[in-house]
Amino acid sequence: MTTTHRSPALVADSVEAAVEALRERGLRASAARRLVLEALFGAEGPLSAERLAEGLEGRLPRSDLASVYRNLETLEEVGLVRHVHLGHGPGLYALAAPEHEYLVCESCHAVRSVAKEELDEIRGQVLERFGFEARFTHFPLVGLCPDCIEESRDHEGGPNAHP
Amino acid sequence: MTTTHRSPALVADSVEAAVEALRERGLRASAARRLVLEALFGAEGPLSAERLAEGLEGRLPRSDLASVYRNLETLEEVGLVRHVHLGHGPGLYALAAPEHEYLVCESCHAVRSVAKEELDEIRGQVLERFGFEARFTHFPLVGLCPDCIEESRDHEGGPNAHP
DNA sequence: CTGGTTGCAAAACCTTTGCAAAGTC
DNA sequence: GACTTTGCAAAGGTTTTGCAACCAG
Repeated sequence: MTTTHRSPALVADSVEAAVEALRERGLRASAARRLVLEALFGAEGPLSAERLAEGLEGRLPRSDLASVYRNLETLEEVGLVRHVHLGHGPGLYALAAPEHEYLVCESCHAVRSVAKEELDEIRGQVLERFGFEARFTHFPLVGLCPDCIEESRDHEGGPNAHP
Repeated sequence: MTTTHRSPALVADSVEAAVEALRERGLRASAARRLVLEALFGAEGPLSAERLAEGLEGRLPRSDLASVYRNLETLEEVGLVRHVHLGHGPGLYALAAPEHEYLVCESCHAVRSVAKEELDEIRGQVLERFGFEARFTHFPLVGLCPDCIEESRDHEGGPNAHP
């Protein structure tokens, strides 16, 4: 698949609600699928397929990696799940709602997750200037975080900076 | 490699100037290396390692893919080359100077390349609000392009939109 | 029972690495 | 001649696919 079908984020506030959404589309609630949903509902941040397959280090039963990928794909088509690329590593998956957007530091790889609204003002600027509606859900906004900006400022000045 | 060394963009206005920069660092100007540089100097947009290895569909002699990757890495360390990830495909490589930043449409995958300065105002907003110094050189600004915004507007309204 | 789903194996895709042979300075 | 770089082969990490067995509705 080149582009996963873009479905509007589907709000489900529990595994059972999500399962219901699946059933409405003729999809089934297998054990493996429930496990993925349970993990995502309990997660703090986005998770890799591998961690999901390993049952979050044993806290949940493990399942087959290929099935996890297939389930994530299905859940994404339905609109329950999103994946994000926070760098060069594997893609990371999370519930589609609530919608998070991400800022990632190119230098130290710190990830800051923010609510969609926090970026609305910037989205407005981008729309005005380029006609583009920016989304930082699938690919994050990448740059230098405050700490790394400071660090690079210190280095570039050399030992005699701030005279 | 997790992170390629961040070197300041090195300005070279010709293959020979680039070769000179290489020699200054004790690096050699092999045929394969020159080919990569020639291709990049002649290119309109960023190119994949694979296209480079194939000599741009035969317009240049072809070389080994592994060597192309090694050369791109070297050139990137020196600061002559940058790579950008414009989606799910392979990374794409271009000369580091002039500095381009990219806007990519998540829906139709259209790529708009803009000069760094065009994004300075937005960079300023992001810095003010989040303390982040945004860079759209390595990962682009992703969103919906004007055409796709319009298209999604048409669809969401249904057949009786615009009454 | 019917068709969606799983598990396993294998492949695909992009990128990196080991190593002897070849090339550059 | 010393040291870098190449070409080939093989492996590594992530994701996809084929297919028979399995399970949910």
